[in-house]
Amino acid sequence: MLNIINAGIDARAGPLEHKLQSFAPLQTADLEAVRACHDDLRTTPAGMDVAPPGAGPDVVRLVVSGWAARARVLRDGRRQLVQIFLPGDLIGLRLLPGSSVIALTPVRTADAAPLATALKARNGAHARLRVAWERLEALRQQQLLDHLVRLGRLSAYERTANLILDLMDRHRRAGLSDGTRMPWPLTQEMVADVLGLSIVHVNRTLQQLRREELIVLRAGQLIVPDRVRLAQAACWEPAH
Amino acid sequence: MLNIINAGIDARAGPLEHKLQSFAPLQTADLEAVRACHDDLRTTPAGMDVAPPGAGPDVVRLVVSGWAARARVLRDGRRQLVQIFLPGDLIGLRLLPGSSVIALTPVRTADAAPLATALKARNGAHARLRVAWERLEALRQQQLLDHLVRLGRLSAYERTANLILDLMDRHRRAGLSDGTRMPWPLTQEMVADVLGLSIVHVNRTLQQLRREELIVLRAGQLIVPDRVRLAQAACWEPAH
DNA sequence: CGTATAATTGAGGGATATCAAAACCGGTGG
DNA sequence: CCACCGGTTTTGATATCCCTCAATTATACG
Repeated sequence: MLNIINAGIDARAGPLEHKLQSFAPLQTADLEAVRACHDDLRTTPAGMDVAPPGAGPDVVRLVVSGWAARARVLRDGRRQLVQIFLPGDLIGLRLLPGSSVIALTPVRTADAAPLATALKARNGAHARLRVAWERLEALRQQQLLDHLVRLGRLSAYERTANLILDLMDRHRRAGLSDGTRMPWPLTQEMVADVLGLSIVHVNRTLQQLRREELIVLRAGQLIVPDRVRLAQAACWEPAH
Repeated sequence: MLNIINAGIDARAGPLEHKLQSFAPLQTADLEAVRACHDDLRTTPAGMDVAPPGAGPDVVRLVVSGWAARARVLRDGRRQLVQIFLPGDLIGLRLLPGSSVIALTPVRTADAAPLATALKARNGAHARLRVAWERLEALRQQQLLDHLVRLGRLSAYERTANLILDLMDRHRRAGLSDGTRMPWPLTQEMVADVLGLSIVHVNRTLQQLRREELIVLRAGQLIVPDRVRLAQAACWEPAH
């Protein structure tokens, strides 16, 4: 409530705002609804669970900064990260059973309720917002299917390159990258758990990508010097 | 329009109806909306694309009988079936780019528009229907994540057993099985494309499951003699 | 400086893919 | 009834990818 004004403090557009705008131009009322999502701001330290202590089933949280992931852990300890959340992504905490959302880095999240209520508005308000939202949801579904193909049909080498391009594109759409560089806070263990590989093999695969200069990894930043070549290695399908 | 009455001809409850009822008891108005989905009934022969010729982006079709799957095909011919549709499932044909929905067997589908409009009703009508629908959607999401874990972290043996249990449970929830037997129309090539394995390896894995009498495969029917043992082999997490 | 975490390297084995051929099976036509 | 046919299943042999185990080095952090 208090911070429609405060929200303006941040010079650059928020990543969620940027993503939505890339699908459909928003109106001022829409923008206000998005920017109002700064309530109940909380920081989750790396490795911890993002769900608030007494989280209801229908909570939706907006990632303001940092990375998180939805994790499924098997009884014998095997772990699969099924989805990565970047700044500007929304985390629906409803479908809990069996999976949890953990912070990969320190993560700041906010209550996304204002956005949710705007989307549920009965009157015709927020039409543009709703369109952009729909497209964004469709894209999210696509990304899940992309991940399925990655795990099912790509080699370790292709998988790794593919994931990098995926994350890069998402950063760009959120206005957080120009498409050639982005932050890279993931340990090789995290990458392994995303890609369904062993740590050791991830290490060797990343080395190969660096040796071939498809990626440069330095100081927590990842650089893609030649997107075309990386896309080839990644078995990347442009389209969506 | 014409067939609220005709719908009653079918003695048993439709599979979609059965699934919804398993989540929340429906009211007569809800049931009518579900049963009204018998318009534009069309049959797709095995191997063909399920999307109607000039399909708009927002078409939703209900599977009345037969199996279908959403497929992604890479340029080099590798194929991944990312989602299997059984009778009672709804196929959203909107997020087309890159993926198509193909019939694994001859498939009869109907236009699900009546259901869609009922769910969009402004007034308070169809409250129960909406609840059941939400739960069903949550389950569908879960199944996608299950599939991700299957591909990412399970061995070929576990994957296969796991898929069988998944399909069995879905049949049961749709009122199409008692949980011990179900139709099995899949060729080993299809199984391979679902599980991200080679045909040859699927063959050997199925042989092993049969040798150990975890499954019996005969005359297009699959029987699970001992669910508990199969669940163990499948690394199955009960919960959801 | 010392400790913990992460990255790297090497050796060896197991799981799964690939290639090629043979057996099986339901349908079709002579 | 038989021969044939395409598609499916099965089998064997071999190659490769990726995993596991174990140890070493680098990096971050107090």
